[in-house]
Amino acid sequence: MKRIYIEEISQHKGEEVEIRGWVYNKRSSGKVRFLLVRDGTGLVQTTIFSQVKDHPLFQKFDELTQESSVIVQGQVIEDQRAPGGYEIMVRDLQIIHLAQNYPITPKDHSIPFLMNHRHLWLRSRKQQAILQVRWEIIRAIRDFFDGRNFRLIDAPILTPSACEGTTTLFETQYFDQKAYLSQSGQLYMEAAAMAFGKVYCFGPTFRAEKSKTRRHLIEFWMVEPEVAFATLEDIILIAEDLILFILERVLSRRRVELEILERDPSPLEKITRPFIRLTYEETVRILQSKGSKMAYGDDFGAPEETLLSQIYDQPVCITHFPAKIKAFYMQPDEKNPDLALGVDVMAPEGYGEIIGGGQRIHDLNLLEKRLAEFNLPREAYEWYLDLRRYGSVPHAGFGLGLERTVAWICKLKHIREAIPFPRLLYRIYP
RNA sequence: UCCGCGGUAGCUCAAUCGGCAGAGCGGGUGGCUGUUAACCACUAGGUUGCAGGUUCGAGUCCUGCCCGCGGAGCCA
Repeated sequence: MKRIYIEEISQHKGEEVEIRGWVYNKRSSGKVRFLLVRDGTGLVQTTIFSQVKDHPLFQKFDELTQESSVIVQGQVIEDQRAPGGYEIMVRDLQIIHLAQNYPITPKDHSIPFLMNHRHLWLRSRKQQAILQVRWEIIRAIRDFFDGRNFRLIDAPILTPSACEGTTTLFETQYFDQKAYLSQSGQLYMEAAAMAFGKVYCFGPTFRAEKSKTRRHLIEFWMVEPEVAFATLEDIILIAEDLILFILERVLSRRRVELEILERDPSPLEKITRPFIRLTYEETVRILQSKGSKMAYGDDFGAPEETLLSQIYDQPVCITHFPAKIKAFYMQPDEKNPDLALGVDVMAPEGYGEIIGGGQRIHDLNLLEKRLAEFNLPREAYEWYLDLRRYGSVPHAGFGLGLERTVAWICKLKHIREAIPFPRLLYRIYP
């Protein structure tokens, strides 16, 4: 008896096989019983058919409840009436464990209820489809950078100081001193880029912001490439290539999942190079002409991001921000030092910023000046300043938020479904 | 932190002007020879978020608190 996974069933037509999984649903009609079994790779209908009313298999079937674990043996049959086109005629059915009152029934549930049962919600079809797309995106990101000979350099999670000095950090005890959970690996990637030329890190980051919106997580994953001898323009081209690479992968390998999610792939298929390029000033003017009340010098809010994606069906790269609203390490524009050589990439369909990055300051004096202007403790940045003392070069990089990318590609209403166990304001369970 | 909305059976919800707390799903029992979130019949299931107040009478009105959802701000 060969044990198979449901995703391989079409290769075993006519064979006797064994599947191990969980009861998704069951139906009965007199002398026929239908047991729908999922095993994490798919869903299959298994069928018990008998003239004998008290057939032992019927008795076992009748005991079964939703999400009970079972081992089913039987012959694979092609049948148009079965969901998926194949079913298994049950020869033997072994109950491993009877589940009692599984809470997530095949009917409607509220978000709070599902979030409280996230550990079980992961068994649902749509959640599985989302997490399969997430996995595909992660693989695409790794393949993209590995294929271009970027070196993977892991950034630390525990950091000694408030790196960017902007966002609120999670503080923790580090023996007899304070430490903080990383909000970005960037500064460490700059050190790594000076060691290895082109590098990336990919890991979790933490922001203690009291943000309560559909696009914020407290703990989220970010991929952060950093390239030595690179300019803003170089890094924009890499960002473009990366997004197109991810889209191509998901569209070619995860069609089924997008279908389960009822995600129309055509807006993703339309995305081509080059992306829309706008300066911050141009963007503000366009938004104002469309009715936005934002002023020059404001950051883009949620309404602005929505408005932008109503105008363009391509990702939009916004550059040349006022230096005041950007981080201290941003390289100023030669032509206008009040502008920073940063870039935000906005995803279409209202998903907003998925990438933030830019060219970093490589001049020691200028960086020292900026640290002072931003009131940052210089001692904490001595190592960072060292990078400008020993063979400093122009360099650039960006961070791509994984969950925002997943949410966009899956067209999720809320980012919380883009990560297996989301950490949100007011929610850390389960 | 601010604004708005909500909390009633395991789940999703209903309950008219303040007047007997109800339905569907899920559970249980029985029926049905191909079901597709199957269907049909019967059945069990309640501290109406917590505390106080008004009232002959409160799920419903008032006050405070707790929890959550949507959005804003902050942020990426």
